[in-house]
Amino acid sequence: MVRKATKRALPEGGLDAYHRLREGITAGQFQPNERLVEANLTRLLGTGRTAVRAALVRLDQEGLVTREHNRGARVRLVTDGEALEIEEVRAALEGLLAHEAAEKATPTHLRELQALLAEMRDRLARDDSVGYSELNPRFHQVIWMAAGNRTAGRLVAALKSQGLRYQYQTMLRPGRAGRSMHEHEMIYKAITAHDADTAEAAMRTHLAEVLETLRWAMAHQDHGPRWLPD
Amino acid sequence: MVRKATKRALPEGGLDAYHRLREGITAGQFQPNERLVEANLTRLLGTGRTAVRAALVRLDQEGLVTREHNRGARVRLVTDGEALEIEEVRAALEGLLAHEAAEKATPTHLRELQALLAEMRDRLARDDSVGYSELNPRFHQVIWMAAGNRTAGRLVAALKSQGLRYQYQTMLRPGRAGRSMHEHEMIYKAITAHDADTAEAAMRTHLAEVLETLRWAMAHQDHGPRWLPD
DNA sequence: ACGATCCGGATTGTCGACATTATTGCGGAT
DNA sequence: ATCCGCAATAATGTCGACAATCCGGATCGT
Repeated sequence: MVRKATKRALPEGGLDAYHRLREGITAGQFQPNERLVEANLTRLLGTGRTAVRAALVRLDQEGLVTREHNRGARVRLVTDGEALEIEEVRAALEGLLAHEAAEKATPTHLRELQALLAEMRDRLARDDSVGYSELNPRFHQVIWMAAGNRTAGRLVAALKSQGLRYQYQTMLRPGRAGRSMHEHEMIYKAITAHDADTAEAAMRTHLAEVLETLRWAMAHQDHGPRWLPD
Repeated sequence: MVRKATKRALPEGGLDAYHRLREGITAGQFQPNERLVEANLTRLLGTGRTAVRAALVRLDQEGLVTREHNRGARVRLVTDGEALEIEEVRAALEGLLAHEAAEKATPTHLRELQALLAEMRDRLARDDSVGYSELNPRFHQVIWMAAGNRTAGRLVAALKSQGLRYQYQTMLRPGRAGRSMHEHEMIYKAITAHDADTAEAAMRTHLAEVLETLRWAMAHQDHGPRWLPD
């Protein structure tokens, strides 16, 4: 049977309710702390309430949504402090991944990294900072692949989607992009040389820089009244 | 309405289906790869199928069970390789936690750690290795509390429950318990001195030792035909 | 004897209906 | 004017029934 067409725009392609809703949240189509009413999602996603329910349970376990008994689900609001926590954990995990990537990277992976770096350099030269920001996660993702540690990869992916709301800010700091570029090149260099310890250290300093930038961004951002949208 | 009494033993106290089933799995009441038939669990847990379903979804997301479409859920079997992966990730995270614990530990936390260490030393002196093994996770847990990083704590807890099946073996290695005791004391010492880097290093070497012991246990264990229980 | 096909039981996935619980708005008493 | 109780509403939690699917063994034809 053909499902009723969705009325609003949420990713439609063969995916199930969980993935579509997840996309919608990480893409920022819902405000933090916004109520996720099952009936509305049913209409939005064009699927039954059962699927919506299952999706909410998964997203809750994943940390993207909070659910209170008899009070429904909301988009989880990650506080500033929590975002820092997340970034610290990410640093530890990505350090491990860089270490293992340096040990196990295949020539194919190295070529991919090199290609990405070249493109990043290109976009940086054109002052295309949003283009640069889009390439950034792909660079890291190739490292996860090269490390071949699915456990760590899953966790990092989950963390990244949680802290996503904060990450777009980090490139706005003057001069940050250039230093970020250099840090990525150091990481690449160590991985190519199969120097695991150096790679881990480079990744850690890179993410320590990101963390520092995050702190800066938080200090400089609008701390006006965070009303709680309904 | 009074629920039908459970026929078998699964933890009953005020907890919901999810926690009870989780306990049952981590306690080893189900074989790895054993099928988890919803109807059976309904009887076992004395709750409706809806709750069982939600519990399975959560446990799937958590990595304790796997679900295949139209084929139900099974207790997830973690392979040897995966167990090593898990342990590596745990080492990275617990290293971070030890670091932060050294920075933020309150006198109360330090007293708790000291008390636990004393008890561990005691049980070790009586060759009570199972008693020692029970105290071990509590020591680590206090460190998580002291670190105050809920994100990392959650992840480590999830990982621990996944790799649980392998951990009981690690104390069987001759002389392992004694060295483990010493490593714990080094960790405690660094945390008490609020020396974050040393604490992290001590925790890492501790878990590297555990990892090595795990490899040893895997090499020496029965590698007979792992039939797949139904 | 052997392979493909076809049921039948068992199990999961989905839907709709109903009970339960929070929340909101209103009215009246102080 | 403010506060309390109370009903109306909206949303969630739960259950039972039915449809869809998978797996096993039996059946049929060659």
